[in-house]
Amino acid sequence: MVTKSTPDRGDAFDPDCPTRVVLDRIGDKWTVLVIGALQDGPLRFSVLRVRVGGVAAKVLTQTLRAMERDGLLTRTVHAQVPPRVDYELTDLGASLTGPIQTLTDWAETHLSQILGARETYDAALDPPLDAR
Amino acid sequence: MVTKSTPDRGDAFDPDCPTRVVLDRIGDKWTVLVIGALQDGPLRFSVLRVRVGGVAAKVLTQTLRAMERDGLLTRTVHAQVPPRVDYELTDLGASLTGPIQTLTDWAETHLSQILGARETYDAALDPPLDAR
DNA sequence: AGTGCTTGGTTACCAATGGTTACTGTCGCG
DNA sequence: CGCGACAGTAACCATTGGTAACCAAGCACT
Repeated sequence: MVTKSTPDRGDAFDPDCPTRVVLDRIGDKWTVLVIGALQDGPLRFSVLRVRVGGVAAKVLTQTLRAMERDGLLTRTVHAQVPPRVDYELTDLGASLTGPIQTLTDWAETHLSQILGARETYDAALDPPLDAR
Repeated sequence: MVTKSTPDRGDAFDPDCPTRVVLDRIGDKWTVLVIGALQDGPLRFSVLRVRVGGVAAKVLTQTLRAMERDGLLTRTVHAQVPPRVDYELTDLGASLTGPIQTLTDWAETHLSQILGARETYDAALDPPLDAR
């Protein structure tokens, strides 16, 4: 018997735990960036694309749809001649900006340590042999 | 002149900003789970694999190597007969547990909202047509 | 009137990544 | 002598991320 042992705590290690669902979404690079981009107010698709930088339209669309599905943002289509679609964070989406900010703060603080560790690690490999 | 405008703030939206490097690592689903698994102390490879749940050995290896490179954990090989490798968080890695905990807390708190939104969204589509 | 531009996509298509399965090497044990 | 444990690695697929081309609607311009 495997006795799946209901994951009471946020045992995200169990693939069956729904917390994992959320982590999968957060774990998406673009989702995090989109939330960051939208935290100052709604943006339209094309602006968002530039703002996030380096995201392909297709992937941005996918990301936005997934986020809309999860209730993180709303998608408003204006029936205009050049189509205009606004994306805006919902309260739920906005509530994520805090945790994400914590993360980016950490990133900024420890960036140099990481880059340093990376250099050390790479230097420890046989330099002639192109590591990677 | 493009004048890349030095990303002074942690403008992770600029792909050139090194903060993005860190976000890419955090954005890795397995990295987050590994840190969670290791926060109570060092674990050996096989235990880690079970603990994380659903990770393939190859991917776990990749993840651990990348984390080692970034100075998030140490890899200790014991020259024993059945090989034994222990992975332990460094101080740097341990300092990430806080931000990550923030995230998982959010996940637990808002999980029901997300699942609810998801149901609503799915129900809005033509039920006969199997969306997705 | 016709052409082209803008916006927000979608549809191939291709490369990279994630994931699964099988296999290796060493050494003690039965 | 062969089996099993451990920590991977190799080879091989599947899924996904990313690119480039195209579409539809309507207006401005020629």
